[in-house]
Amino acid sequence: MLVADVSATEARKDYEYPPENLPCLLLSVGYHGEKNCAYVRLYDPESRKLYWWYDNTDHHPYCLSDLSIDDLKKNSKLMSHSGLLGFEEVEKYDLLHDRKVRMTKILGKNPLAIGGRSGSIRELLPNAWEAKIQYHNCYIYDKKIIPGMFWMVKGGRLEKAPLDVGDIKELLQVFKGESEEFLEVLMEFLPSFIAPVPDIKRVAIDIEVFSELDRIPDPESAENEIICAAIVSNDGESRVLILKRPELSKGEIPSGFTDKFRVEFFDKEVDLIKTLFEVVDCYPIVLTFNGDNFDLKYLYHRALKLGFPKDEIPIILGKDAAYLRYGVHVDLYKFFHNKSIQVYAFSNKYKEETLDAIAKALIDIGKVSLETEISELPLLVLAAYCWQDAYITLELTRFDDNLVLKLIVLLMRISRLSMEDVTRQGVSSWIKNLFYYEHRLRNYLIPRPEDIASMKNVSDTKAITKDKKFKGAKVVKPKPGVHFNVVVLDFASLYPSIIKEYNLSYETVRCPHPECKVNVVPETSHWICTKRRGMSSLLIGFLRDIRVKWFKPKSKDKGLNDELRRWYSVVERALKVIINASYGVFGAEHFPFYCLPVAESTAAIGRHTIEATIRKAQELSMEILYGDTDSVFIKNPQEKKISELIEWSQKALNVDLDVDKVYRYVAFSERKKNYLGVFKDGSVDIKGLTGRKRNSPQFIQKAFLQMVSVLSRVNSEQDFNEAKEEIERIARTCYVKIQRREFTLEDFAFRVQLTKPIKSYVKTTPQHVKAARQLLELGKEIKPGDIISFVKVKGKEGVRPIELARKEEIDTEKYKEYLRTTFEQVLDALGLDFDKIVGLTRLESWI
DNA sequence: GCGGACTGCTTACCT
DNA sequence: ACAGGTAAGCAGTCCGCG
Repeated sequence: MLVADVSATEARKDYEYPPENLPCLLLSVGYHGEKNCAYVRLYDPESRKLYWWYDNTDHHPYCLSDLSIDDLKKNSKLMSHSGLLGFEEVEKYDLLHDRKVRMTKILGKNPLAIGGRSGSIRELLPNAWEAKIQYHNCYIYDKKIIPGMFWMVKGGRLEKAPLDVGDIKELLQVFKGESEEFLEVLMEFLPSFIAPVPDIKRVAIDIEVFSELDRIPDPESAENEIICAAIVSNDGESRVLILKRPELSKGEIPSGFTDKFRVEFFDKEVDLIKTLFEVVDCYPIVLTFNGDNFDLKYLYHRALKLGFPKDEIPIILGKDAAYLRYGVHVDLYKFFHNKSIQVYAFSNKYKEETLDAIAKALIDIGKVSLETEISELPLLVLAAYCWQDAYITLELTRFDDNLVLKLIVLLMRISRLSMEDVTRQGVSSWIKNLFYYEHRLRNYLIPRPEDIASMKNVSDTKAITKDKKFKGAKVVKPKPGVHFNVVVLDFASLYPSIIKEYNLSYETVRCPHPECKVNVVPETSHWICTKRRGMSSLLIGFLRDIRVKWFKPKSKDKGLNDELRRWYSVVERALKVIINASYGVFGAEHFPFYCLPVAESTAAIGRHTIEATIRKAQELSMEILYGDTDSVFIKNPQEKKISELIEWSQKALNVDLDVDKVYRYVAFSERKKNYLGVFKDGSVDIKGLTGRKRNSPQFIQKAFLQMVSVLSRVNSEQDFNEAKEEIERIARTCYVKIQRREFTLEDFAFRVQLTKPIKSYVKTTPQHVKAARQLLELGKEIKPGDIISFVKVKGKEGVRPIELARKEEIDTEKYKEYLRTTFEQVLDALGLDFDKIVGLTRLESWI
């Protein structure tokens, strides 16, 4: 095992040892450098205290070799390695070759002896397996620890706390046809989905640093004073620490903030920091927003600079993260930045990963808006600003009955990762860790990526898009026009169910058995094993089934009480996050189980499934309007035929087809992934339309929404005539207002994200980069992730950041064109012509 | 030397 | 550090044009 981040998890202090037989939530596992052993952080929900337990089972870091002990003893470099502890012969099962293997476990005196520095043991071996696993994770696997679950110390040893899973007759009934293996996995996971998540004691902190010229202070050099710090906890603390700066007025606490927090003034920055450290050093969880890269990093370096001895700084800096010596630091920026969380857990509700945008979208509270520089604010105004940030940060974990906290803990249980890791790593790491754990549990050898590659680095299909590795999903051309009464059917978790039903896994696709070669995936040369159940087929299949067949229906079951339903829905969402990524990871090179044939086969079977379903629907004389990957849109179908199709797909294709939604009507242009649907209740579904893209100018979005609101009131074909006139009016008005420049500069702004450092745009210079370069010249800092607001102007450069723009230079023609494309996406469907609409205007305006 | 046709780059979206 | 498919706008290049 490698412990690249050894310093990160190294603890310097002894903390209280847990009492015997006290069930505690296991928050994290780490490696203690001084004691040279694994440790565990345990949280007791009753006393709200954190305990530390240190490994006393004589567990050591190791890696595996395919050489015998005798052969290894001939390796003089290895034998003279000062970190070598010893050898142990073990038997493992090699799934790739479907056979037992004898291997030697090489034990090291500490994690770094195995790997992580030059000359480590793993580098002295011709071949090493399981040598790149971080030690604290290795410990989790070997001790069968499930982080986020209840554990206790019994007779000095760490043990699973007993948990009553209750009556599971109904559950077992649902899964009665499943294999023995499946049921074993079910019983292994079930406690994770049942054990409650306590309201863990936690504190959110935020600091403000003096800065000139709206520059973000550099946390490495930490040159400026920390002028304010806020502390907001879920156990009653609400404080703001303020550095006295006589040159500034105190001001007054802004209305709305009185009594929200206690103010403490400090003469010296050192004392302010000390006070903050005392708080940080006694909470089981400390929350920040961007604390890894700013707050905690700044605090650490600033404290050093001010002469704090290292052991009085409760922060431990890792490569890309800041850890705490006592509790767990959760950086919510990292968590919400995670694409899977954003898309699947929060259905894209927030589109920018700033504290302000996330909080506004999820809890309808924003940051305090400022007109002055932070450093010039009256002290009590600064206090309110700072407090609000900490308050929002805490609230982000509290809203909806601790939804985010519960999600985090459930994801810990599923991925078997510590809280620090699960909140910082992406979904591929979660799946990787789960797979490693499950391999170890079954004594399977964890394959090296090159072992998989050497056997399965083939692909048979050609992607439609350049630079893609294989062919993906099928998208059916839409039938343009307005269609009433449209039923959308979709396959429930199509790819995961394919992975399950077709036994797809890295070891089962192109397996070593000659007799399986007849079991071929359509459109490919890949065959699938008929002798063994694949690991990913089993695990992903289980997670998919338990979500679709149990937690999803339960989360909607009106017979259950609110609290229980809410719990089922959190579990369902946590599962969704993992399941939705489960196919993609096999096509991602950096995933350690990367296996193109798995991803390619999944997509191929997916195409086969939707194509067969469409053919069948047409046989049943149903009219297919559109389809994308796993969905089919059917025009005005007979109910009977719908059920017939659903039954057929179950029987013939082994997939669950369900009615997903029913539209009063849908408007399609000729564009794929681009439509507007109105539900029976008048709510609207907008997919892919420019008017809804976050980079479109505000005034375009507003005009577009006006049009949508008109369309949402259309009930029948007759209503359209009236609606069309209203829409024409909206388009025309907007067109004229562009011409007359009757919008604000902000309204005219395109807001485009810079996805990489500005220097890396070498092939072309897109408009937002041009605008960003103009800002750069002004001395503004620009970094990846920033959203650049610019307007299109007449002249050579064509763009101007709004900070520099004047309304007169706006290129109205460009905006008219943009308005046209935005409206055309819908007008096309309605049979209207944009030019005619605005052309009329010109005539009229001349008359 | 200019403009239209084309390709490629980039972003934002859908499933 | 999950995948591929699609739309759109613009940057840059090629080619023809007496």
